[in-house]
Formats: sequence, structure tokens, C-alpha cells
Amino acid sequence: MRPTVNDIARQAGVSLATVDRVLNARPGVREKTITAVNDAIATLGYIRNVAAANLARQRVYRFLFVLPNVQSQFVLALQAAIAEAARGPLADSCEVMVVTAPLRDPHALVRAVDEFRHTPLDGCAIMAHETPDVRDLIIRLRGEGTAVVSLITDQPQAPRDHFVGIDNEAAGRTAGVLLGRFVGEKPGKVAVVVSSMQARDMVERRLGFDRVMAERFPNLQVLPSIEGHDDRDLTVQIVTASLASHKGVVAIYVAGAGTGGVTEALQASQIAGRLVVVAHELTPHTRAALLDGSIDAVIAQDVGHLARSALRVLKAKTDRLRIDAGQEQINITVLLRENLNPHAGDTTTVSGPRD
Amino acid sequence: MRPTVNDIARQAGVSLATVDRVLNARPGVREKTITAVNDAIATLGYIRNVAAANLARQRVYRFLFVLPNVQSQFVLALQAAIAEAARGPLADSCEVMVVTAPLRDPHALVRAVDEFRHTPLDGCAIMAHETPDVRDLIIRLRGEGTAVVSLITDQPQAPRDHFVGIDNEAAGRTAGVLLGRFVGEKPGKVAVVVSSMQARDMVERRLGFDRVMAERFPNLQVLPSIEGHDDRDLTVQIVTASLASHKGVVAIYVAGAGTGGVTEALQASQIAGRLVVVAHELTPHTRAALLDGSIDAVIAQDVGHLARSALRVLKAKTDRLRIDAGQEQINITVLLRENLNPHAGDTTTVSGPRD
DNA sequence: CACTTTTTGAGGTACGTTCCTCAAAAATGA
DNA sequence: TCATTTTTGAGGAACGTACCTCAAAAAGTG
Repeated sequence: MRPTVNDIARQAGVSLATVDRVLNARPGVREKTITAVNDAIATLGYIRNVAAANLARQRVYRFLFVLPNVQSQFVLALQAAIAEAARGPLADSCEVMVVTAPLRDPHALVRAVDEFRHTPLDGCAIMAHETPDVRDLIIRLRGEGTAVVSLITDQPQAPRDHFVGIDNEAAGRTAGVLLGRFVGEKPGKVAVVVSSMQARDMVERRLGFDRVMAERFPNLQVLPSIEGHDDRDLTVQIVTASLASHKGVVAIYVAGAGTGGVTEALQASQIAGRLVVVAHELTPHTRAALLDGSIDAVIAQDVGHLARSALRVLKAKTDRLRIDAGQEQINITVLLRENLNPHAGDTTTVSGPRD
Repeated sequence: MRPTVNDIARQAGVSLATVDRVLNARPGVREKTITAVNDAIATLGYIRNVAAANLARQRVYRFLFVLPNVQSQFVLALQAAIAEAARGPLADSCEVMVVTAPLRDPHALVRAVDEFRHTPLDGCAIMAHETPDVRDLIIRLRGEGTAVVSLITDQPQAPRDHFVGIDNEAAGRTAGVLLGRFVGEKPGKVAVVVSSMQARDMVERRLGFDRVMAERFPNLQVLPSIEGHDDRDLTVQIVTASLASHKGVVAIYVAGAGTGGVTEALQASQIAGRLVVVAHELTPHTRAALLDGSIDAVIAQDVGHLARSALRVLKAKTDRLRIDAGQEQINITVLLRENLNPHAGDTTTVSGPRD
């Protein structure tokens, strides 16, 4: 049987009330007594029964997810996954709110979050570009005792508690190896399409990709990034232009959103299927493209896992509990036509294929 | 606020005691009253507060994991992951036991499990070959009200509640595509090493692999399976013999345990690094081999996720709750040298790299 | 020393559920 | 209709924790 508060009271030679004061950091306890209680906790190996505690205090965690309001299938899928996680057992006694804000306007993002800060937030998960405004927001939130995690794109300069997302440099490296080995020995050029070089995840992917290409595939020449800015028409246009001006392109790495635009451009250029294409994120688009062969591999992160992990981490940070690094590590999934899960939803109500 | 038992008592126009009798399937309630209570539950959308229930009843779930007693690094890692999960918050109010039994002796396995059945088990996770004895054991366990999940290898002929593991055919297909594309256009032979064709997971992997090879890589000729029976020396010996007798082997697919033996044989044959090698499971061996280039890709399943998933599913089945398919889907992870997580443990105390 | 302030103890109620007892009410059978 | 059986109600205690009050004890101050 696990020790209870009564056991540590007895062990420490104090009353239940005092133990409670120490456990919940209430004032009016001598330093000496605090030490005695903590010693008792240590010797008995007491672990607070979180279920009983939450039952007693009728706690409701207030969590806010901040997402960009771009019309990307990945963000929609992520939003759906958050909604689903919020209905699951993980979100017991949690109020989960979602707000979307324009990617290019940090002020609007800060204002949007402020709307929710009238009642203090317990936790906040932010997917946004790394800008001074966002950094200040995170500092402010942390100052108010709000746990903060960065989502998808890290904010290493800001004092966030945790980053929920993949190692984007490793993802870029993985994309590079697959692309390089799929191309084979033949020489050629590689086009790289990103959503925006302002996004840290894009920069990191590109970095990892370039490193691998330089080290292991000297036969391939990587072209400068094409920025699609999450705009399909723009992407089609500039990819088409790029393919027209550069002869000898044998592969394309789509490091960011806009796979739809890229495949459209390829089809228009009559070279779909003749190029090696590696893209990111499993969406209805990339799924269909994998199946029809216009994409060779997809590097994905599971939105279901992202949502659940963010929730778990925010909860743990709020309760000052340690997190299980293994469980919270978001893995880089390599998807080929052959290991696509046929049951997984093609709609936006994606039930994440794994966790 | 979520409705409580008191709310449904009021709604159904009965007392709390009656609601409790219905909820816990206690006798002495008229059919009519049961219906009334269930209607109230449905209209209010009542969900039992599992935390409070477990607190009240001081429930301890008794779970047993049955693993083969082979000296494989993967099984050791899995065992460590189970032990770790058993210490985590998921195992609150769980007694997690592990027993190992010889793979080739189903009777011994059944006897080993029987040792634990004196006190009834709430759940049992079984990793074993698919044999009539194991099937009968599962039937018996289910008959006693024990939830059963098959682990790693499915037991589709037995009435297990769930399978915790990857889609092995898809894993075989994935291995096939990677191997085929890494080899490129050149013709040659492919050796396949399995632990035993008695193991269903091996058969499924082989099936998926063969399908992809036949469909997409006519330049490659797949040789009959070499069975290593989880024995390193035997594996070295027969792999060496096979490589000697078959000229023109350009790739090896290690579908089962014994990667150590295979790489040793390759080194002895002086062809390490010149063949494309795809193996399964991330272990100290495969990790080192990926890093030094003697293996090109590893298809892995995360032992941490396997352990946590088994625990979650057994708990949910015991409480007759539904499970989150997305969270319990174990994904096929493709590991290349470039996306190996440098922090992940090289020891057996693997903290699973993902969930 | 008396006095104030700080620290501690004892006790209670609550959270949502389980499980128990005992009595009252309702349904059933003769 | 009365006796018997079945069903229901009312109430309480417990699980481990949080949070409250009030009084008592200890520590610090002059």
C-alpha cells in the first residue's frame, strides 16, 4: 500500500494539518518543520495521489491552444486532434480552448491570447513564428504562473517549459537520405519548397537536409528555397517557374505546407512521377499523392500524439510533476505508400494514426 | 460540471442506492427500474468518474505480462519498458507482474501463467507463438473474466480483446520498399533471415516483403528464409554458408532477431557495408550497426509505447471502457542513421524514444 | 516576566464513488 | 386479504486529499 498523508504525519511527528501546509506550500510553518516533513516524505517515498487531490479540490485546468489561422490541412488536422483529445480521458477536469491568429501579425496573436487571460490560464500551447512579441508573451505568461509549451515550431529563445514537436533538423536529414537514396547515383538538381524561411521549423529542416546532401550526395545540387507562403496558387506559379528555369531537376523536397500546389505544378509540367518527391505531414493531399505515386515519401508527425502530449505536459507542468521523456518524444514517422494505414481518416477528423 | 450519480438518481426518480445497484450490476432491481436508470444515464450523458471509483473501492488491477525467455535484446528492452511503465502514473493502482516462459514449450508457458491464476488476474498480455495451448489458455482466461491482449505477435484465432503491436505485413512491405529502392536498378539476390517461421509476425513480415519485391522490384530475386532461431552462433553459421553458396547477394532483410549474428557473418565475409541491409527493432546492436553503416535502415516499434499501450488497454478492457484507437495504434518507425535519437539509451534501460 | 506573534494541532466538511445495513414500501402468491 | 418475497430508500462509513476554523502550544520580544 502506498503511504498517505497520514503516514507522513505520523513519521514526521506532526499533525495532518501541518503536512498539508507543507505539501501545498501554505505559509506559517517553520523551516525546521518543513524539513522534517520533507524527510518523512523522502524516507517513506510518498507520492501524492493526484486523482484524490483533483477530486478534493475540484480543479479545472484552463488550457489555451494558439494556432495559426492558415488554411493548411495540417493545421486543420491538428485542430481536430486537439478537439478529440479534449474529449478524451486525458482532458478530465480540463477546459481546453483553441484560438487562431494570423501567422504574419504577432500583435494580433498577442491580442487574441489576451482575450483569454482575464481568468488566469493554467497552461498555453503556442504554435507561432519566433518573434519578439511572441517571446514577450511567453515571458508574461510564465510570469503569471502559466505553463507554456511551444508546439510544432520551437521557441528556444523564450522561457517555454517544453517543446512539443519533432526534431526538425533530424526530419530534414531523414528527408535528405530518403530523397538521395531514392534518386540513386545519377546527377541532378534538387528543388526545395518551404512555406516561409521565417518559420524556425523550416529553417531547421532545410539545414538538416542541406547537411546530408552535402555529406552524402555530391551528385545532387540543391537549389535555393522556394517560399510558398502557404498560398496554393503562388506555390503552383513559382514552382512551375522554377522547374522551367532549372533544367535537370531530379527531385523536390517539400519541407513545408503547399504540397497541393507542388503536385499541381508537377502535373502541369508533365513530369509528375518522374521526379523523386519527399514531403512533410500526412494530410488528405499527401496521402492521395503517396497512393498515386506522385510523392515517394512523407515525413510526418502524428497530430494525435502532438495534441495528447501537449495536454499531458501542460498538466504535469501545472502540477509540477516530472514528465516521461519517452512518452512525450514526438517521433519522426516515415510514410511510404506501403505503410500507409488504410483505415486512417481521410477527412479532417483525423484520428491520429499513432501515439 | 459533469453529472454525478446523484444527478442520475434525481433524473430517474430513484434513490442513490438503486443507481449504484444498476451501475455495478448488483441484483435485486426490477428490469423496469434498470431501464429508467439507464435512460437517465443516457439523457444526462453520465460518465463514471473512474478516479473516484477506484479511490472508493481501493481497486488494485492485477496484470500479468508473459514474455519469451529468449536472450534477445529486443525482449530485454521490452521487459525494461514494462518495468518502467509499471512505475509510471499509468500504473496507478496496478500490480504489474512479468513472467517469462520458453518459446518452444507452450505447456511450460501455460504452467507459468497458472502460477499467477490462484488470485484471479484482471488482465494478461501475452507474447507467444500461436499454438493450440496458448489459444486454450486465452479462452480460459477470458472465461474467468481476465482481459487478454496479444503482444508483438497477434493471436487472431484466439478471443483476445486486442492486439498490441505493429501491422507486420506493412512492416515487411516497408522494409521491402526501402531495401529495393536503396539497391537501385541493379539485379541480384536478396537473403532473408528470420528467427523462426513458427512465429506469426515473421510470416507476416515475410509475406509483405515478398509482395513488394514481386510487384516493384523484378530485378531482385528473394531467396528462401534462413531461420536463426534466436541463436547467435547458429545465425552466423548459416548466414555465412548461405552467402557462400549464393553468389550475387546484394541485400539482406533481417526480419527477426539475430541482427548481431548477421552483421558478424557479414564482417567475416568481408562484404559488410557493400550490401544493403534492412533489419528490425532498435537495440544496442542495430543502433551501433546503423551508426557504422553496416545496416542501412531499421524498422522498429517503440517498446515504451508497447508497454504503455498494453497497460492502458488492459485497464480500459477491465473497466469496460472504450479505447482510443489512435493512441493505441503502434506505429512502424523507420530509422536511418540520420534520424537516430542520440540521447536514447543504449543500455537495456531504454526509455522508449516515442509514444 | 508578561505579552505578542508565530506555529501547530484537532476537528470538521467536501469531492464522487463503493459498499454496507436496516427498514419501509411495493409486488407477488395463496 | 394476509403473508411472503422482492424491490427500494435512507443513511452511513470509507478511500486520499484539500481547505477551512478555532484553539492551544511554542517561540520570540520587551
